Amino acid sequence: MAEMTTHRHRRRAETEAEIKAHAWAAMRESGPAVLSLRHVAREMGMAPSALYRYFASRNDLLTALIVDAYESLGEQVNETYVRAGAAGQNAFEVFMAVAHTYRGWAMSHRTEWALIFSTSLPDYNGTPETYAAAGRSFGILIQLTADAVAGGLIDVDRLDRTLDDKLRESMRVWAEHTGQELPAGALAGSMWCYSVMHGAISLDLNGQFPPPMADSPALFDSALRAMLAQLTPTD
Amino acid sequence: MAEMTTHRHRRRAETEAEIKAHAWAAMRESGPAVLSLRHVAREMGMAPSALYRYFASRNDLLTALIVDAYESLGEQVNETYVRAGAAGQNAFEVFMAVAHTYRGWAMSHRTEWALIFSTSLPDYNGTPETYAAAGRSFGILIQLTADAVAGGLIDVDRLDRTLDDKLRESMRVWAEHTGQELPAGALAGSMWCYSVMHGAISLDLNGQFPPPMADSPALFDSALRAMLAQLTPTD
DNA sequence: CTCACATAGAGAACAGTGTTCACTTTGCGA
DNA sequence: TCGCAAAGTGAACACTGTTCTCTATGTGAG
Repeated sequence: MAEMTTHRHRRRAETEAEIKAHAWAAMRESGPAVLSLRHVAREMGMAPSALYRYFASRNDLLTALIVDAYESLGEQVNETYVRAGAAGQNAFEVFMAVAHTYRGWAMSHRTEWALIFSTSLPDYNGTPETYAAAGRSFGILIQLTADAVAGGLIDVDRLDRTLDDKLRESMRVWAEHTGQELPAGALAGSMWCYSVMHGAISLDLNGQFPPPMADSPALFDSALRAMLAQLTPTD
Repeated sequence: MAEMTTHRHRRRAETEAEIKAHAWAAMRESGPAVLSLRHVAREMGMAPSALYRYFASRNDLLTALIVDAYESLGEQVNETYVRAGAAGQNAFEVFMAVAHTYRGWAMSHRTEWALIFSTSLPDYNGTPETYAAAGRSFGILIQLTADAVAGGLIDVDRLDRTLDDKLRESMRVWAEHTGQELPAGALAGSMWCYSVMHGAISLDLNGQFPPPMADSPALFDSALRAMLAQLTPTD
């Protein structure tokens, strides 16, 4: 009974989608954070108050947009994960493919990226929905780490020895929580890679790389490979 | 004649500082991006329009705040650079000290960090002043790279060979621009480290590390050391 | 087929915002 | 001491998100 698709229900879903589409369009040309309900309403030829039949507040609309963005990102990333895995590549190569997809998405969806990662939108607070969406995207990283461990690509013992006791303990706590076979050293390594990936993209998007290296997938690639090399056994 | 410090001039500087102080206070408790001129004015017991004698617009006030934030960051970072250098540590250890200062500043100045790095504040566009301020902070990284090269800490040739031709060329272009002795490989390595540093801080601040590893200087430290290890000659 | 009712929408209103403009007060320099 | 620029005021304008009352209208039950 959740999917009683009467005419009205379909119409409602359509308008909802149309609102979000107009919201994205507005943000794309004026930057996120200046999303104006009245503007969207004007654009759609309806009264501002009518929007409140679809989203309880501006924050709720933003939340829906953020969740959609996460979903779009997660979908693309997951797709490459599956495809690269099916092609029989090892976990590190799959990770590189996923990372490049991640970066490509960020570059071609700057508004979405900003909406997801720019701390502190005006007056906006994260909600459980967005946290859940974020977690799903994080899950792939965990999965990749487990794959790499299973494939013997990570020198687990050596990495483990580089951690100090308190850090190793934090890792162990989280590893239990994932339910995967994740030694502390491997988990730390995956965090290192995550940091490189996110940092390189973030700096690039914010224009904080010197001009000649801006928008350079090669720099991104080299940074990630450098970090991966640090995880391999045959040092 | 620029520093004719008449009574009026001093008063003016004071009010200007007071405005900024109130602005910071407001942002600290309501998040950045919701900075309201009227609120600041109310807090100071003056008419909203009076603020316009000090800052031509909300954007101008934001710019001043950002520049101040950069200056605060740059000052702290530079201080550790000087102190650690004077203590006779090698370039890598100095870098680690600088990185920890950087991270510490970010943690204790979340509002400032958000103001500097969160892309797309509502309606705010970067200005030459902020770019100049950013460049000054970037300069230390370049200096550290040069120090490391001079100290023979970086396996310049090996790193150089890992770069593909186009990337090496971009690096060379920028290296010339710095006026320092910076081989392409070393410059790439410094970008890798910059990415790790920024990424780890950014993820941590945005709460995108799993809870047990949140706010962990040790994880930050291990990630950076892993990347540094990738630069050393005695592989 | 009709009738009741939830749904979709309109439009006015409220409190808040950044910004401008004409006006007054006030302090400094000649 | 006088004149003028700087500092501050208060009203106004065009916005914003949100709420409220009100009116159509499509839908499901009898």
